[in-house]
Amino acid sequence: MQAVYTQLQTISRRASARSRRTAEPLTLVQHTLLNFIDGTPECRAIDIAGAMRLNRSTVSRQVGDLQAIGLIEVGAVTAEQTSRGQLLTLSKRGRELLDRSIRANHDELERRLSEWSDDEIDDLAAGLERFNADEERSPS
Amino acid sequence: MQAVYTQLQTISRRASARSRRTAEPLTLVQHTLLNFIDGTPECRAIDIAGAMRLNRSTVSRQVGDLQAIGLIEVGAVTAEQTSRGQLLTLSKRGRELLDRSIRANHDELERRLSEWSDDEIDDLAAGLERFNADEERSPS
DNA sequence: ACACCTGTGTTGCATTATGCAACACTATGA
DNA sequence: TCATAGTGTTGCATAATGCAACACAGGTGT
Repeated sequence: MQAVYTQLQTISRRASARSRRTAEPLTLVQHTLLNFIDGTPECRAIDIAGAMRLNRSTVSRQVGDLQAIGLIEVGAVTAEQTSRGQLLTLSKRGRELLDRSIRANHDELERRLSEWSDDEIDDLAAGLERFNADEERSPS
Repeated sequence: MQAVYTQLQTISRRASARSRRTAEPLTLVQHTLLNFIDGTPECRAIDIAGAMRLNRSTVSRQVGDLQAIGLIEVGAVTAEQTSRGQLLTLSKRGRELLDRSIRANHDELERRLSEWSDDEIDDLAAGLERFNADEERSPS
């Protein structure tokens, strides 16, 4: 059981080390944000903060940067219900870079998992999903 | 397969978020360092840097801090072959805190995995180990 | 013996991601 | 209309990190 902890720790450590050295097309943070915005309809900054357990201010700055380099649009959309907060959407360029970044990660993963069978991959994914779901129940 | 990536990303993100808010008995970084030193005979700073993919300077500072608060000893041991670098060892207090920290994580994990069978846990651990082992082959 | 190279650690400086607290703005409800 | 709650922004501080320059110790080659 301790093994689970150790291995996850190693994964996290290496992931951040890698993301520090390289910047694919996108920073890890940028990738994560764009991905979240893309997958969340009516996404506002505060939603990101909640989901990623970050401070509002942090998200505000990251979002500001993404907007500054033209990867997202703030307050765009039809915004029927302008109330409460500004809606975030990917710009064309944002989508483009996100896609490229996803593809890069995909390729990288594919190399790492090249010797795995589909079932083995599914099993790992299922285990990880369950692990994360468990956390959502107990706040930790 | 993309699921594996997403789930791992979530795990990493949450782990760092958690470690930011809490400081068990030890910081995540401190815990990781002490744990590595503990598990590595004749451990030198440069070994840590290599294993964790960190810069020498970063390790130097972290080690300096740990020494300053009395959790490790630098250059101690019998050091038959004093050459090349200073050997790091846990101090009594270091071991104590590391043990406590390990126990805290252990408890936390136990809560999260309380509904898992031993086999399921073993499977997950095995999958993660394999995943990490794969990375060691392809540098990434 | 002396000059030189290599491996290790340290330090100055910069950067990134982050949190907290104070503030600004905007609806919404009483 | 005014108070309140929800969002976002900004000033300030901190932790972890990298890079480059430097310091130092041990071997090597001549």
